[in-house]
Amino acid sequence: MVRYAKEHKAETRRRIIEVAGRRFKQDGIDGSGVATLMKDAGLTNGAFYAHFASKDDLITKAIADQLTVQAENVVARAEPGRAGLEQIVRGYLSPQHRDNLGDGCPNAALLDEIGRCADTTRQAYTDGVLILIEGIAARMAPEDPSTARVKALSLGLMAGTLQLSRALTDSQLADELLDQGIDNALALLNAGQRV
Amino acid sequence: MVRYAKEHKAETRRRIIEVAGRRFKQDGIDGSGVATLMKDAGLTNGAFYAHFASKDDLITKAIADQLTVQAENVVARAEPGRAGLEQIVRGYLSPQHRDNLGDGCPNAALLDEIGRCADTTRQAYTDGVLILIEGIAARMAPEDPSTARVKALSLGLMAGTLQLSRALTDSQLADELLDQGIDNALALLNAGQRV
DNA sequence: TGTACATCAGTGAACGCGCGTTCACTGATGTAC
DNA sequence: TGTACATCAGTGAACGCGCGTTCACTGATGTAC
Repeated sequence: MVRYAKEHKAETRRRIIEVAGRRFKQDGIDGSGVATLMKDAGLTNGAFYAHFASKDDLITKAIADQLTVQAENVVARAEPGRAGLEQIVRGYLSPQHRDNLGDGCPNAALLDEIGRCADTTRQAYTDGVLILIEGIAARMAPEDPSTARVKALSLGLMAGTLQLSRALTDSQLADELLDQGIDNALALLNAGQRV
Repeated sequence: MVRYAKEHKAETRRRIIEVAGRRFKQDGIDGSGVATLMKDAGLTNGAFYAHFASKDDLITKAIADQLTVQAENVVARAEPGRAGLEQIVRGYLSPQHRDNLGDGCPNAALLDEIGRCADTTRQAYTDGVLILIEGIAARMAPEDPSTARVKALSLGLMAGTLQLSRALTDSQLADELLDQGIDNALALLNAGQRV
C-alpha cells in the first residue's frame, strides 16, 4: 500500500472552503467565480475539480462550514447562559459586524441567495442552521430546548436587520436601526423568559 | 413639431421594469440576464438599450418600482390604523407569501444582494424603503411618526424570517417559524404601543 | 546507496456558453404639401 | 387624396469577456529492490 501526504490535500481543500466562504459572503455566490476563488487560495483554476465535483458541491460545503464556524466561534464561546445571549445579540447587531462582511454571519450575507439554491445545498444549510440554533436554544430554555428552538430560529430575524442596515445609504439611520434591533431582540428574549 | 406615440414607448419601458422586478425576485439579480428579461417582456435583447443606460440602471429602476408597488398595494390598502398592521404582519409571514417569490416583497427576496449593489442603487433602495416605512410608521404612532420610523424599519426583520423560512428544507419547521415570527412581530407592536 | 518506476496534487490552455453591450438595419407611423 | 420624406421603436447578428468545466501534462514525493 502506498501512502502519500494525504493531509496536504485535505489541508488545501480546507483552505479552498474557507476562502470560498469568505468570498461568497463578500461578493455573493453568483458573484464569485471558480478561477477567482482558486487564485485566492493560491492555486490555479484547474486544480478545483480534484477537490470538488462542481461549484454547487463547493457551495454546499462552504455553507455548511460557515455555519459550523459560526456555532463554534460565536455561540459556543459566549458567556454561559442568558448573559451570553445578550452578548451574542449585541455583537451581532454591531456596526463592526455590519461593516465586516467577510468575517460575518453567513445568514445575513447569503440568506436570500441560499433560498434559491439547489435542494442539496438547502439541506446542508438546514442541518447547519439547526446546530447553530441548538446552542442558542440551550441558553434560552435549558429545560425545554425543543420549543425554544423555534423561538431561537425566529431570532434569525436579526439577520434581516443586519441586511437592512447594510443596504441603507443613510449611515445614521443604519446605526439607529441596529440599536432598535438590539432593543427588539432583548425584549423578545425577556418575554420568552416569562413563559 | 413632430409628435409620435410616446405613450407606447413609455408603456414598453414600464413592462420591462415590472417583468425585471419579478425575475430579479425569483432568480436573483445576478441570476437574471438582459436577454431573458427582454424575452419575458416580449422583446429582443437589442431593444434594451433604447430604454435603459445599462443593466445597473434597470436594477435601480426596478427596485424603486418594487418598493413603490409594495407601499401602494400592501401597506396603503390594509385596514386603517393598528388593525391594518396586524393584517400586514399576518399576510407577510404567511406560507402564500413565502411560496410566491415573484409577487412577494423585494426586501425578502433581494436584501442581501441589494447590500452589494452600486451606491446609486442602494440610494434608490433607501429612498424607496423610507416611503414604504412611512406608511407603517403612521399606523404605529400617528402622533410621532419620526421615532416610529426606526421601529417600523426594525420590522424589516420580518424579511429575515421569511428568507429563513424559504431556505429551510424542513417544511414543518419552516411553517412553525412563520407562526413564531407573527407572535414576535405582534409582541413588538404591542410593546411599542405602551411607550 | 542508487536507480527505475508509480502516484497524484497542481498547472495552464482550451472547450462551449451565456453574459452585457453595440450597431447597421427594418418597417410601421406620422408629417409636408 | 396621394406621394415623398422623417422619425424612431424594435430586430437580430455580432463584439469581447468571464463563466464552469475538461484534460494532457509537469514535477515533486514516495516505493521497490
